[in-house]
Amino acid sequence: MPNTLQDFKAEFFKALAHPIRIKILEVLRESEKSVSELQLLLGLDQSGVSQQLSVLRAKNIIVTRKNGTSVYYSVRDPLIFDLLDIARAIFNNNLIDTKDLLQQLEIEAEKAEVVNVK
Amino acid sequence: MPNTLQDFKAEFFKALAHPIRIKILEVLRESEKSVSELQLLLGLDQSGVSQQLSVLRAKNIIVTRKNGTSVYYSVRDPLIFDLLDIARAIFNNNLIDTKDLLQQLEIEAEKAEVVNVK
DNA sequence: TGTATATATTCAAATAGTTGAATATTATAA
DNA sequence: TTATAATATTCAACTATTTGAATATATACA
Repeated sequence: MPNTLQDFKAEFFKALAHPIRIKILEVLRESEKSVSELQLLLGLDQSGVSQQLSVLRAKNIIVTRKNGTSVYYSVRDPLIFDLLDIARAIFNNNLIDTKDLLQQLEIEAEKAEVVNVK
Repeated sequence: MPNTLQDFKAEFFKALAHPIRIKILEVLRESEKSVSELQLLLGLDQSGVSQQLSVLRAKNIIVTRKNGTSVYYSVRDPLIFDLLDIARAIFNNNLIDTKDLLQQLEIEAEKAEVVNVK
């Protein structure tokens, strides 16, 4: 008795549940990007970028356009950006748990220190 | 050099990336529910429901209210429902990949057959 | 206090996702 | 046709998540 529709929704969120993939979507918000552009922007190796792209592609979240040997990626449905915006809003409304939040604040504090010392 | 903010966002989507947890959120949309009510509505055992609730709770997606020995759960931020709505809209716009879509249609067709035979 | 009810946690086995390295494919240009 | 550049796929080791079963905790009530 599989709840097929919920399964699909879960698959969709799974595709978003990875920091690199989120970063890719954020970068694609501005405009389409080739794999090598993404490599540069994300500071990752070719294989890593391609692998993450293939996850997003498998869920039809991104689409491709070929030009010569380059492949340009873009987000298929702009509603994805609305989704990310709402996620950010929820996030700002203190979604994360206290433990994580404290950790995060420590990290930010350290960064600030480093900057100030310089 | 951890992309901390993206990590947190990924954690958030991970919390949603499970069919039972999505179902729980959909059920909680109507009103708060106790664990045993959720058990009934989802047709799962107590332990399974509690475990999934603990995942959602760990990310501050749901909150609790105690009354006697019962614990009532509700969604902390109604924006979660907006998020689910947008996810559904993206989904309807043919998010799923063709292979999955075909499978899904087969399943629906089988269901329809069974109903018709009766 | 003891017992029943409701919920939470723990644990180990199974499954799934991630990562880096290596290799394969595809298109273009020489 | 061979070489090169760009991208994709595969594989194995590692890490994380899921699942079911067992056990623990907490509240109420007799």
